[in-house]
Amino acid sequence: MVATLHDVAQIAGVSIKTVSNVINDHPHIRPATKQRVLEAIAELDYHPNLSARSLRSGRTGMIGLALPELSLSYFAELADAVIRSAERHGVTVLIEQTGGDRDREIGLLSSPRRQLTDGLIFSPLGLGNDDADFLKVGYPLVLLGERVFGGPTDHVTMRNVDAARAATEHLIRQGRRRIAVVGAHDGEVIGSAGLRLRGYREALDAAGIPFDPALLGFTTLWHRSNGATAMRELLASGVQFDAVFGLNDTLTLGAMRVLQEAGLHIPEDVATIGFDDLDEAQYSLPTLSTIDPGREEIAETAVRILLERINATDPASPPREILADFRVIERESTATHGGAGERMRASAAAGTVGETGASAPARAGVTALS
Amino acid sequence: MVATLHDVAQIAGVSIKTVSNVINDHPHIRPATKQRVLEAIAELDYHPNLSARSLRSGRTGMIGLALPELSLSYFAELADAVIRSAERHGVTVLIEQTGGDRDREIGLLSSPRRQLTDGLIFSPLGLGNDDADFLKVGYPLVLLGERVFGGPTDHVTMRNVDAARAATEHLIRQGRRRIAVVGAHDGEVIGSAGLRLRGYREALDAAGIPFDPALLGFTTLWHRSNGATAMRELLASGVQFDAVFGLNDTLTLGAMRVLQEAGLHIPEDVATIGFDDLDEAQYSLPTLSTIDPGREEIAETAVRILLERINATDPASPPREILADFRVIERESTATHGGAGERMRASAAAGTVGETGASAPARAGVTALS
DNA sequence: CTCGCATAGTACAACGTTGTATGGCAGGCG
DNA sequence: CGCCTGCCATACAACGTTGTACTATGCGAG
Repeated sequence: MVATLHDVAQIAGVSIKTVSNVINDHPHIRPATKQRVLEAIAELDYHPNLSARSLRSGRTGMIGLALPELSLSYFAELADAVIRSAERHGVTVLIEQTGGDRDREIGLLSSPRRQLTDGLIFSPLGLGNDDADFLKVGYPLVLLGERVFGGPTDHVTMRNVDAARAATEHLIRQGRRRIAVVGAHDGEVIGSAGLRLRGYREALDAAGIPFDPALLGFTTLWHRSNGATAMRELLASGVQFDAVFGLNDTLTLGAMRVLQEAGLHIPEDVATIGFDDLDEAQYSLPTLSTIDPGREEIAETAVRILLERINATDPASPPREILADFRVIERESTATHGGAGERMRASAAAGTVGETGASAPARAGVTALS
Repeated sequence: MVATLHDVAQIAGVSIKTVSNVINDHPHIRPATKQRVLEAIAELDYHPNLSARSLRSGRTGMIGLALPELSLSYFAELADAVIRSAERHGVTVLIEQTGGDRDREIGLLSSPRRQLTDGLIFSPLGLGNDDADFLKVGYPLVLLGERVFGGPTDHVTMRNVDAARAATEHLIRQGRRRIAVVGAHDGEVIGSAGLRLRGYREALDAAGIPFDPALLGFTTLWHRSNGATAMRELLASGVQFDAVFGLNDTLTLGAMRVLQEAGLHIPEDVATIGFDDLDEAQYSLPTLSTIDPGREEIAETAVRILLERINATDPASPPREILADFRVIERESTATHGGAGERMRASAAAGTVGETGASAPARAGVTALS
């Protein structure tokens, strides 16, 4: 049988409330008493009953993490980071998979399971900006991603426009002028695709390179296969290009296979850069240049401000919009000057991992916009 | 304010216990009473308080899933499957990451968090067969993986030996005689590497092919980079081979990059087959033949028998060892007769996914060994 | 000496639920 | 008519914890 406060109190010869006070570090406890209680706790290997505690206190010590699907690498790595960060803060994470389905996302916001968590970190995929009202919920909520802006909750996301511009500028600096895009969504203004495409266009404008719609490869989903398909269509269209900006790593890796299948060399014929800095991008052949969108930092920040909301005593302060820092990570797929092949082979032979070139300096730190 | 049984009882004009009885489908309730109660519940949008319920009942409705790391694709896909399966059974999954660290794995078995769950599905990586005693815990536990056999708990795993033999036989049927292995662990007897290597040797023996230790590529970790390194070493050693059996998909994909980098064609020069059937294996170039180890079935079975234990009224029945079904999935990386390239391109061009050839029939269904 | 105050500890109730025991009220049987 | 049985519903206690209110003691100041 597992020990309770009552058992501890009996052994220590005090009331159960005193034991509770010791556990919760209340003031006004004689050191000798405290000592006896702690010994009794150790003797019985007592651990507080979490159900009773949360019934009494209204707190569960868990936070929810709602995301589309763990089998998408980006979200698996995000979940990993959130769990580790939550652990550092002493809370537990309950993961919910939505499948990116709008109805499930909405349902989950008022699911009875919300009782099990003190707050929610929510990365929607099906929700749109018009659905912002659904986010008015009675518990702390931190939004991730690019589906909803200006909602009623704290929002942690990445500098999509700036980062995409930096990625494009990086290609331009390597002398590339005809930069194809893989993963565009037609007509989208917000959402990852819309924002990243905007950054791409800003970079072109700044460099005086005309925007050519023929260079856009469209695809709704962002799986590896979609990147491959979009690239095949680009190749079939006959449009000329010397670089590819894939709107995420998975797409880009799919596109790279098709390029290589077609006999093109990366980076000599076509340089490629992705977005997300998946673990996988360090191991592809060639290794993939990409944007580190600050996933670790997003996870850490989301957990931190969620816990701030949970622990806040004063009533609601206005929602915050927080943008993570990003970095351009230069690897073999955009290596510049001759010898790229050499370098590739050398680094590969050593079994090393990682960043061939220097990273561009970060463009901005974490900043609260409001 | 959120409604309680008390509020519902007041509106329906009954006692709170009657409301509780309605919710829990107790017998002996007049239809008219039930009707009134249900209406009151609907009116107040009442949901039972889960903390109170679990305090009272000792059940949480959650199960734990302990695994090394979500950012390893195999475990991300496993977690996905477990969560979906648990959902079908009406329970929630709490994921714990161990990092594959033995001490953390041991600690987790007696962590206070175990209170939050009614049982645990545990996939250890650091634990060894000598640690079986740690698995004697006071709650339902289902073990996954190949680290511990003959322990005191139910165990769900895959037919590593049979599946590895089938994979090797598949290569032999294609006329391959010099089959390299990537991912071997020196001297390991149990564990995924040890078992799969045994299957490999059984297949060789059965076909009368001598075992050549020079064909073994060793690597402790099973990341993509390790597969690449092991393959580089094999190539450097000058040993001749016409096929590669990678002990998991990630390793195999790493090895394939190195083969292609060396100018070898897959499957013409070297056929490759992996193990795990990761989503990624459907999208590689060429698509990767592999073993479907029955991950979905393992997840489903683990959840099911864990819930059986949780709901069991009778005292402990003896531990069960359950082996999932497997399938050989034949894709481009082991396509036989000329035209493989054609087929590859065709399937690729159509943007299709999946299994180029027919799957071998399953070797065995889910079976309880004891 | 009494008052006020800080310290140290306790008793009780409450969080919301469910198991157990119990109470009426029919109807059927001796 | 009294008793038992089955049906329906209720009251009460309990799960283990913590907040509130309270008592008791010691100590310095008025």
